[in-house]
Amino acid sequence: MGTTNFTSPLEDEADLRRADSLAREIFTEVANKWAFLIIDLLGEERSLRFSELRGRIEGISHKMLTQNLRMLERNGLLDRTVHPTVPPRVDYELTEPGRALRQVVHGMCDWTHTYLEEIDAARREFGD
Amino acid sequence: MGTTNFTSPLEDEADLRRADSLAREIFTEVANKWAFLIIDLLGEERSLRFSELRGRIEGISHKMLTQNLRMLERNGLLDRTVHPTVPPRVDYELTEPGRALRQVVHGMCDWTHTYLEEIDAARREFGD
DNA sequence: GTGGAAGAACGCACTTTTTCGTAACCGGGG
DNA sequence: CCCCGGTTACGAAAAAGTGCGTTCTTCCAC
Repeated sequence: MGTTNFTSPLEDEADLRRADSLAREIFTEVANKWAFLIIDLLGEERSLRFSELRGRIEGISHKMLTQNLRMLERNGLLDRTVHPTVPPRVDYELTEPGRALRQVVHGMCDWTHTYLEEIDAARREFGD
Repeated sequence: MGTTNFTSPLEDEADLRRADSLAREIFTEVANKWAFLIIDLLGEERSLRFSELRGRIEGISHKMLTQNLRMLERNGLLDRTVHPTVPPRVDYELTEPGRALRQVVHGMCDWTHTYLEEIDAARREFGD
């Protein structure tokens, strides 16, 4: 218990358990359903345009999509390429960190499919 | 585009892209920061009690903690053991599906730490 | 003795904060 | 006026924080 905390400034920046750490902030921002779905989708192809993403992720609003794309771009997880044509065309593709995250996300997708039935069963059982 | 969808009822239940699929619902419910942090923490030890979790995840309110624990329990990702002592003591531990998810979550934690600096750099660069 | 506080893990009601959807607007060439 | 991607404003809905109540023993002061 009493282990005095003499963590270096750098280390505690990276501690997910500290509420105000950078790590927590990033983790929190990225661990969101839409971001995950976008990243998963972008991983499948080299790049996708806005409307393609919108079309493939059922239920996402225009606003949520832009908002999440911006967030992911800001964090350097994807690149946004604007083709100065008219009508405009914007392509999105994962960067290296984005592709690395995509591995994780993909793991989560697999997990979902693997345990889907088990979870569904657990849910039904839970309503005692 | 025109690929007619003749997916079997079982398969489309498992499609993350369908807004109303079971898979999407589970994915959405679980892909949340608190759930991830709880699962990560629970993976490190055999079991933890409510107050231990509360103490180790800085910034979580007792409400959020209960709420997420209940959700995870409902989905069969953790077991809740009430010791009928007084004062009450409740232990939480991961089930098999929970431990499997923990792998994924752990990947995400690693990812965060690995790309922390790169992301931080990208953020600063973004404010042009 | 005995009154009372404390302790763990909540549930609940109330309030504040955020999130999200809707809808309207913008750009410029066809 | 439409195409596409994007921004903004507004308001409804949902999420989350706060604080109080509960439960039942054990422990301590008096």
